Amino acid sequence: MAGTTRSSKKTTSSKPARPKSRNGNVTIIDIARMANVSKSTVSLVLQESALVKDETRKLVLETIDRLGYVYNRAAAGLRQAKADFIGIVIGDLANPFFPELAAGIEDVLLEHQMLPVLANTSEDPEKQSQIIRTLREHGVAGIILCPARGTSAWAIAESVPKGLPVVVTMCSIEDCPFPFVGPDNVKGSYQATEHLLGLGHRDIAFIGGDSSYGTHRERVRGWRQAMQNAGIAIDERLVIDAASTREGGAEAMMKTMALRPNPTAAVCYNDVVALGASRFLAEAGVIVGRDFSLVGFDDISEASHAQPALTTIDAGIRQMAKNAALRLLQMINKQDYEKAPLRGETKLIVRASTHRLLRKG
Amino acid sequence: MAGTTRSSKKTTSSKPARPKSRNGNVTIIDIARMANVSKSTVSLVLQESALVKDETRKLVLETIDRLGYVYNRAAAGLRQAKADFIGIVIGDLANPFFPELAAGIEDVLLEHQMLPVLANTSEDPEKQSQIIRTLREHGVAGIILCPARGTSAWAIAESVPKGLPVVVTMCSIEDCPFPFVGPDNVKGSYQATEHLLGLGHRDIAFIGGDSSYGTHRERVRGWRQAMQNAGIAIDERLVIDAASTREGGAEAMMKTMALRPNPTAAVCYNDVVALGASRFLAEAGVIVGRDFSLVGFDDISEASHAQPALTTIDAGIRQMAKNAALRLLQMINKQDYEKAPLRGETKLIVRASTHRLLRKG
DNA sequence: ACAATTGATTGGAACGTTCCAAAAGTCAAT
DNA sequence: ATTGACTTTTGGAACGTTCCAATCAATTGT
Repeated sequence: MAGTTRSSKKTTSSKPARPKSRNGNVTIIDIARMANVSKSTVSLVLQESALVKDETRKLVLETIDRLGYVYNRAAAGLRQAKADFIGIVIGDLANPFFPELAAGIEDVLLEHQMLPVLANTSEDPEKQSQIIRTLREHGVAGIILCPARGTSAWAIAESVPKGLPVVVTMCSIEDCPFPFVGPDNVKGSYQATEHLLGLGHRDIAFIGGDSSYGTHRERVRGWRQAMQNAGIAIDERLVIDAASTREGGAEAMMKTMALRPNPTAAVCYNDVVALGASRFLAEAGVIVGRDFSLVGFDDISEASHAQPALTTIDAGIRQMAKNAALRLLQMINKQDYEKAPLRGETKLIVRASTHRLLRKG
Repeated sequence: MAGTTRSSKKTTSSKPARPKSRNGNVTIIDIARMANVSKSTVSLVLQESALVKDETRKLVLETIDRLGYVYNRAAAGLRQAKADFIGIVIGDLANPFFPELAAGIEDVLLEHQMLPVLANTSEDPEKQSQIIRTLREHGVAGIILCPARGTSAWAIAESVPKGLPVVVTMCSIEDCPFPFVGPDNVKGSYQATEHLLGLGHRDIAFIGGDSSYGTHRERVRGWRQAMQNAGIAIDERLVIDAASTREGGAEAMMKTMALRPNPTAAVCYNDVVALGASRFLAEAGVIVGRDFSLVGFDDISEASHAQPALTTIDAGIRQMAKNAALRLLQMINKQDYEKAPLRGETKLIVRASTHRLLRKG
């Protein structure tokens, strides 16, 4: 019964039931030996097959429990690769936007018995390739990717082997072979700018981020279009680059205030930048929402709690996250899916940080 | 040379160099065949062994590139398990504290060629076990765990197979076999309370969180000790439970204001709660930092940017993260390590949200 | 009594690597 | 030529699983 191995080295100790393999890990074979069944039976039990008799199943499960066996997915994957985890590759955890996005994705994936796993690129394309490669080496089922700044279609194609399902989100990449699900950055930014124009502002800056982010390029484009549509000649100095952090927002706002003619409002690259700018102004004694107007982008939860509450563009993070996850699942299950980019509706949320222009500068 | 397989089914097409295995994946053997070397040689190249001739190496690498081969870590791990990724299991990405912690851990791990991977339990112990199990099944090298609320030592031991290196952080668990690296919650909370007492406050509430979090229990204990040391009888109604979110903070503060005698200050479960409370007060017309004093906990980056800037306890997130990662690495490398809990120094950061008691309630 | 059917179980061959012992190949010295 | 000391290369045996075809046991139909 027990002892199917026919190794003949140095006659091993006569005890046939010896649960430890040299690696120290309990294996399916150890279980089989202890339970006096074949490894195939144990395997069937693990797969919850209906073929095994209840009695046997119980015995096997008990043994598994007793020996503290852990399933070795690597070995299983070798035969039949049905991966069960999905990589969410994001740029910067410090921006609350990403956690919110991740949470939305996780909800959907967990419902489908997939384990979402987050990895942080710190916006470094090189780290990004490394992460993607490692995920791939571990047999990831699919990837949801927020491309790090400066990522080209080429770079992605390079690190993603053919056949691996990938959904690009947040920021589209030109000539990218993967489906895109994300906000309509151009339109959102257009709406933000239009709102300020409607309030009488003419000198409107675009602050924060820089053009190495695809998202930034798109959002600047929206601002540009709105300004042009309003017949305003664009002063390139109004696009003020800075880190997309609170500190960056403050810094950008400082530069903005130094411009002549003095801008009276700003469209911000995102909410975090807007919050930084807002704080800078408050400290400088400028009352945001009266003396200066600010619009953010993303509608992170902090936006509504800020003082003053931030007018912003709701990019529909939650919905977007859901869509991205669903599309990825479709790809994984080889269902048909829309190849066209899926751009979520953006919506202007007016709060307290914008105000009709009082006196013309 | 090529064609070491001795399969004899249905005489396959006579072409010997056919790079595709039925699985669709390019393997080391396909590379070997195309490059006219043995699989062993390819393996050596992959391991950057000095044994192979430069010429051969070049040829192999070219072939690898040409066929788009991806290393199969599962297969490799089957022989020699040296895992390369580490799980960071956290409770709630929405609390900015966790991303900051994760970032600190990532820094250290990346330096040591380990890939950090984040997983989110949403503070659900069941999801937590599932995550740990899956990580384990994938051959994770080690885990840094912020236990979800309600996690018992038993539950952890249950889901963690013997021998897997685990460091528990943030919140210690009684009778837990794993090393703990985290803040000294009791002391920090004591310092916060002491600060308020020193400013003349007597009616000091503790708001936010609830006792299902170990962290909460510890922080309440600190508050309790400080109050008792100051000879103040403790009114249990002063401990006000609420979600540890901004909304929870607001809600808790609302309840706090309804208490008689009216508390004049509060120690908050964490910064997020404090910020929520602060906003609630501002909206109610109470000026924080004059009419009411608030102390937070964690010193998340937002704390210094808030309006008013938040007095809080610096838990040394960054240092803690570093220590946790280092300790885990020690465990993985089987080096000696301190088994004793490593509790970071907490430091009171006085900002604008606390003020000497003006008029005695 | 024997075949046919169904229900449980099983051995062996994959899967794609790494490691080991052994085999070639190269070169210089005897 | 033979030996020895290298440097390179190589088959084959693991590793822990799943799948397939085959076996064994019990039950049914004729």
